[in-house]
Amino acid sequence: MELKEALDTLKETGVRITPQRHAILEYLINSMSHPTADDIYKALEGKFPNMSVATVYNNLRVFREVGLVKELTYGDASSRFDFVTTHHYHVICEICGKIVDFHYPGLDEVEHLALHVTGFNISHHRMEIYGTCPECASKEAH
Amino acid sequence: MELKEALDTLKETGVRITPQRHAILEYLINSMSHPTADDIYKALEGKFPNMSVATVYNNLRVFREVGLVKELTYGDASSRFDFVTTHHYHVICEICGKIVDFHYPGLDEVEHLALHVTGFNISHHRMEIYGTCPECASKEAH
DNA sequence: TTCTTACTTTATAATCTTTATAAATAGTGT
DNA sequence: ACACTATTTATAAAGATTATAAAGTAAGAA
Repeated sequence: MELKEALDTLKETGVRITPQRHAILEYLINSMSHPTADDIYKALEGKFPNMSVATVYNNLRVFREVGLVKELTYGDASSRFDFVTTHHYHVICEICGKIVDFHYPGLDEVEHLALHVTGFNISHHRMEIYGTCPECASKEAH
Repeated sequence: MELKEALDTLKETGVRITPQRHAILEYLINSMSHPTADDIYKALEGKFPNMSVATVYNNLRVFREVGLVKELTYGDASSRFDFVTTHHYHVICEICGKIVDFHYPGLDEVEHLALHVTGFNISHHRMEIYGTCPECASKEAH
């Protein structure tokens, strides 16, 4: 279960597990949308009538620093937050061909815009990032 | 010259050309950075001592609506604005193979993060978006 | 050129998101 | 259960963007 793993990650990193953190994580994991800080705040109002907005922001920052959560900035006013799952891209070395996994969230926006602009029924996208890996870069430095 | 074309675009769209708009466009075209609204405001302070910040925001919105300018939202507080040039991606129909140009700005962030995470010296990236074009979609609907 | 009208600018205030602060509270290891 | 320290809360502050209304001005018509 994702929540348990997330809590383990917190424990390993020495981050205290408070009821608020538990609830925010749980909400993020179960929510298929990409909630804003305020969405989360409102959603947990019932369970935590006294919780401060600052708590939501603070903890989202903590989760982001630990790598559990991604912050997405679309064009609109407020950031959206996403529990990190396993979707990833590839970074490819142009010299030796090494491929490194690259986790990155939410190019959903690209697909949405593509639909909007082209009228295509978008099914997916692919992206590769090209460059030189550290090893090849240091060899080339000679 | 890009500025002249941009002004033509404004004229065609029925947007009045004011000295402020002229200056903001000129600044955006010449600036290789991705300035914030405040950057622009400060940069034009000398020429327009009485210009309001609202004017900058208003006109950036106008330019965006007309398609001359892209608004980029990185993680930080304020949006950055970019004069639209010709870089673009492709949207590909999986049935008939049609390729449609798809203009989209600033996946610079992806490259920055890839550098940060993998240590690769990033040179570029490619992205394609796949789906069904409207024509093929309507044929399939039978 | 001058006039006219509607769009723009300006100045200001308001709104909204996010962060900072300090006192009260509560996890966690001992 | 205790003590130490991180966390929460409440509040204020900061910063970006938008709304408003009055004054000004671009652009076409006369």
